Amino acid sequence: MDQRSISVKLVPVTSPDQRSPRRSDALSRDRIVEASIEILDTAGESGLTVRAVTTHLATGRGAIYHHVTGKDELLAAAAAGIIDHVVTGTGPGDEPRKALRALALRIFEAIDAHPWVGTQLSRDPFQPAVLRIWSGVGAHLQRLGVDGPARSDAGAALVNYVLGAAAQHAAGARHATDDAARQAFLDTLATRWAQFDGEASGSASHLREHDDRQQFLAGVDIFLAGLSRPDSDASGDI
Amino acid sequence: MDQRSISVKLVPVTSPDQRSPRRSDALSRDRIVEASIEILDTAGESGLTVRAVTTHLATGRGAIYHHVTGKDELLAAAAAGIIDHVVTGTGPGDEPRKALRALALRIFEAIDAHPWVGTQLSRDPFQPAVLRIWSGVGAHLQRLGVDGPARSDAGAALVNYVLGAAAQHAAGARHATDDAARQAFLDTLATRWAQFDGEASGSASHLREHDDRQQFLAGVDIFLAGLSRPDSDASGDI
DNA sequence: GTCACATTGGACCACCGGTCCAATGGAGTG
DNA sequence: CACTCCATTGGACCGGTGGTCCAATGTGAC
Repeated sequence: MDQRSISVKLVPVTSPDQRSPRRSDALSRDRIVEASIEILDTAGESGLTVRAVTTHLATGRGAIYHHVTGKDELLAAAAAGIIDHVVTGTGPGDEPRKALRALALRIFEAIDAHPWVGTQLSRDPFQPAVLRIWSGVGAHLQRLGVDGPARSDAGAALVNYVLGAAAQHAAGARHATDDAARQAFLDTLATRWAQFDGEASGSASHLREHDDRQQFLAGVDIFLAGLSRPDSDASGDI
Repeated sequence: MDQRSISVKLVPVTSPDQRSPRRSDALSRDRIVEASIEILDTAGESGLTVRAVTTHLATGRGAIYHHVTGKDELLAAAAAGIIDHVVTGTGPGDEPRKALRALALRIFEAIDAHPWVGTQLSRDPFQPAVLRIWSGVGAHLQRLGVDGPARSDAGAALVNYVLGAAAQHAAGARHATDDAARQAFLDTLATRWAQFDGEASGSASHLREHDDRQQFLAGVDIFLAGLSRPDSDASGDI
């Protein structure tokens, strides 16, 4: 509890002369977000620090906080930029189911290319990027003839599946360094699954040699199939 | 680049006498994880710091790191503890679809009670807690007669949906403080959805007054329905 | 020409996770 | 029973983080 060490500043805090010159090209929120995306794509999620942005733009930290409220806004804006680009790409031209499939796939591939987006989308459900996704899904569902509360439920199911799968995939790609853990995981899972049915464990090899992208699409198809079959045998109490 | 300020320590670093006594009750990994769960439940995800654990257990930081590799392990172990308790609760007694529904619901409710679990499960797909979920889902799917690659696909779809929905719900609950943003989100979404169909915007009121738990179950039902309808109209190229 | 004010740079603060090491005291040995 | 040894512990220390604050600045409006 007692004070054991004392630190002392010897030299006065600031020497007013010799200040670096003011920048000529103006700073703007867009430029800052753009720089953040570059940092995220090259250095990953943990690489995005306000200091890194500062360095990347050759400026000081006060300048950043003047244009942006904080790191959270940077992440949200960066994700919104990417998702925006993705969602606006799919017009309402195709058959609704195909359009939904295509939209889901584009989101998956965007997150595959920018894993940090997956993490960010899971962080806050009420951010612009997620709103864009909901809008897109809703539009296609409406063209599919799903209405009323059913549309809310179906939209929630699809959005949650897409975000969940993408987040898992992104996190998996991020941790890909230690595929010892990955192998151990898949092995024990294969063993347990095989132990349920009497077969030899070879039958669970699908677990080891699967393509995330294809498996993702298979999941979308399951949901689409479920949409056309409103009454499940299982619904009821509980 | 020039050195402007110099800090100096005045008092020698350690004064060897007067050390607090050694603790009598032994520290253990389990006790540390237990304390972490308590902190997470009371102070939230951001409240879990190694220093907080240190204070909570009235010890020093070296003692913690002697039993545990770091903060990541604390989070993973804490989540594993909770999920473990949840998954083992559902025995293979019931009809498979009901069992899957019940398992999903128990996971959802656990994450609802401990939002930090939702975030943690999305952080790393190859952690013990997630493995438990995969095992449980796989067992019920097998009893449902889903086999081979179809089981992998179905399992992945369900696990990803459950984790995605739970993570979104947990994040939403965490950000519940500023329901201004929440309201804005739901309002714009309702407007956009209503603008697709020509109706007045009142029809999208389901968005505003929905029950997350019920909507989650509706999603599970859509998935279960999709399982019994293997061939979707949409599958194919793309 | 001058001057107010939006913009900028960076020092500062409180805090974090992780490493390191000396002190400690109970378990094992003689 | 004395003694040693080492697993366990406490906390100082380090490099780094996000956010606040304010003096300096130069540019556009008058």
